[in-house]
Amino acid sequence: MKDQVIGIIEQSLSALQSLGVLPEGDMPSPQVDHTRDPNHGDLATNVAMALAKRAGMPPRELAQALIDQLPANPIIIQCDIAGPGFINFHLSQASNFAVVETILSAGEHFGRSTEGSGKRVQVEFVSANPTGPLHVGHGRGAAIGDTLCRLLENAGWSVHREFYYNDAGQQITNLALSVKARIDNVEPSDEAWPKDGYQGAYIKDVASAYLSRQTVDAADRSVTASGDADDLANIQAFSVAWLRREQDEDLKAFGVDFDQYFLESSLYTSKSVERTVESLIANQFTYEKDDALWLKTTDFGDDKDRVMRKREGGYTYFVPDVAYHHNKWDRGFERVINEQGADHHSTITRVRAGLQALESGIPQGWPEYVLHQMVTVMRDGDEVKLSKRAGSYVTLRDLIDWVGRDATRYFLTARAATSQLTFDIDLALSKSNENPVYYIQYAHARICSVQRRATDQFEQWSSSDGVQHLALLDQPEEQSLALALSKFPDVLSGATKRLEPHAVANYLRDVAAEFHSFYNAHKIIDDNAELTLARLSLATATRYVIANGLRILGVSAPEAM
RNA sequence: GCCGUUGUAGCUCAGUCGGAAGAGCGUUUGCCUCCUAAGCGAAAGGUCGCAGGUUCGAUCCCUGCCAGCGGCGCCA
Repeated sequence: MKDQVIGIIEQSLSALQSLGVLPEGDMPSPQVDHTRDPNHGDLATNVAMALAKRAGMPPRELAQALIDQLPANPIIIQCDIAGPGFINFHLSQASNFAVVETILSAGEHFGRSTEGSGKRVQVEFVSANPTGPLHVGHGRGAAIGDTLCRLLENAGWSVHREFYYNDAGQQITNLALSVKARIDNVEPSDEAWPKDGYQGAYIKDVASAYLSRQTVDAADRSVTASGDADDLANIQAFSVAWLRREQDEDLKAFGVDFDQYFLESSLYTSKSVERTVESLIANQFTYEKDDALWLKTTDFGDDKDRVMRKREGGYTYFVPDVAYHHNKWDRGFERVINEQGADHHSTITRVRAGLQALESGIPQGWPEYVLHQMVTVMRDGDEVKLSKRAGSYVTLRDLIDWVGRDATRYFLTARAATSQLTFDIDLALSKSNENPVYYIQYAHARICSVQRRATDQFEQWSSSDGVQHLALLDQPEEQSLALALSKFPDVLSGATKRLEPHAVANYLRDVAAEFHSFYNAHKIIDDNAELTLARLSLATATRYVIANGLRILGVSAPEAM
């Protein structure tokens, strides 16, 4: 509808050009917005103010000239000039409800686009090392990352979900040593407890599973424990598999699935790290200093150069990161997006610098990043900091156990990634309109309930039966709801374009509010059969929008509550 | 000190291309004989952190400052 109005305005603008009121040349596409205040009509444009200077006349005068040249059309029934020069459009009744028919014919496809046209995008997220259960920060990453993937899929992209982790290195050694300590009945308070050991309760579980020679099957590996308390290599391999499996179970419970698990160690066995370092040296972006090898990241905007190879010989962490991202580039993805905690912010400059220094034709701002801020968990007005299982942090599993998958996913997605998030357990558990998850799901369930009742009453009806009677809808609550529904495609494309999944969560709350207001003000099932069918069409269209939106958030749409 | 991010109603937070200040909760308060009250309505509540700049117009863009958070290692 907006596009049609834009087209009409453009016709008027070119008419003004031929009349010499406006100079010849390209005009910017007019900006048309939905109004917030119903007194301002349905749509409004600022075009008269924007072009006032070029026309050399006051905005309100230009607005009148523009209105005078509007071509005849069935959509706009009234135009007003308001304020400094806004033009407010009042649209015909029929145009407001045209969206209902569009939704009903598209059904669960309403909101989809082909923008991505099957191009491949790789999204890396979570990427937790297998040294403990996933914490709430990983949960936020999982919720945002997966919802981004669903948004991109919805927009026609072919999405590859990837999880990167390190199964070697110091952290993993510490993990193995911690498990071995538990195998040997050493306590964290003992002197023999490994320095930087992991103290969470889960380490004991790993140890006892190891001793009972279990086999663990994770998504990307399977390891059988020998039970040999002195076989540190086996302890390590088993521990990694055990924790990967636990993470898999948490992610599965969260509705998150990966196409690929990428091992940092594979970059060494494939010689990718070696080749990366050789290229950087060959391209003369490195130098030796203090017995270490440095990368001139300052050539690419970093505030100081970074060590690549340490004095004792090993590489610093960002070297395999650069190799990994070069590998992504080689795999030919159209886009690569990394979702990670903002505490890893400083790696962005380094990774991008390393990629530039490889001189492989990688664009400067590549890859894209979505960073999320920290999560604080509150319960009974106090911050929750500990969990029994992990010790020093609250786990994703804790949240799912406390408030369920739907609420966890919704709350972790509903805030802008750039904002710090307070996860209020009491709010997520409350079953009232202060809890947006229930509020939205309840709207969906209510519609389903009305549909069941309608079936009882009409025996046979189809949501499309009401389409021919949409003209009977003339109540403000009905218009307001239809307007909200019509925004869905724009909300999705905006959220996809800006990589901001929270927009979907907020939008659904608005739609649910519009529906509840409508529901409360008017009986859907009325004595008037035609009006009933029209309202059922509107309600069914609402159901599609809510269900399609919740699907993108990974939240269920219950038919009854 | 440097980098990033945040600062909007009492609280938690939206606010897209610069265009007419928003939601929920909380407070005061009205609505179930009626399709699910897990719901709806009304009232009150604002110096959009501060100061400049650009602009016809700034919560939005730019500069500086203040405050919170995160990062600043030859840890990952």
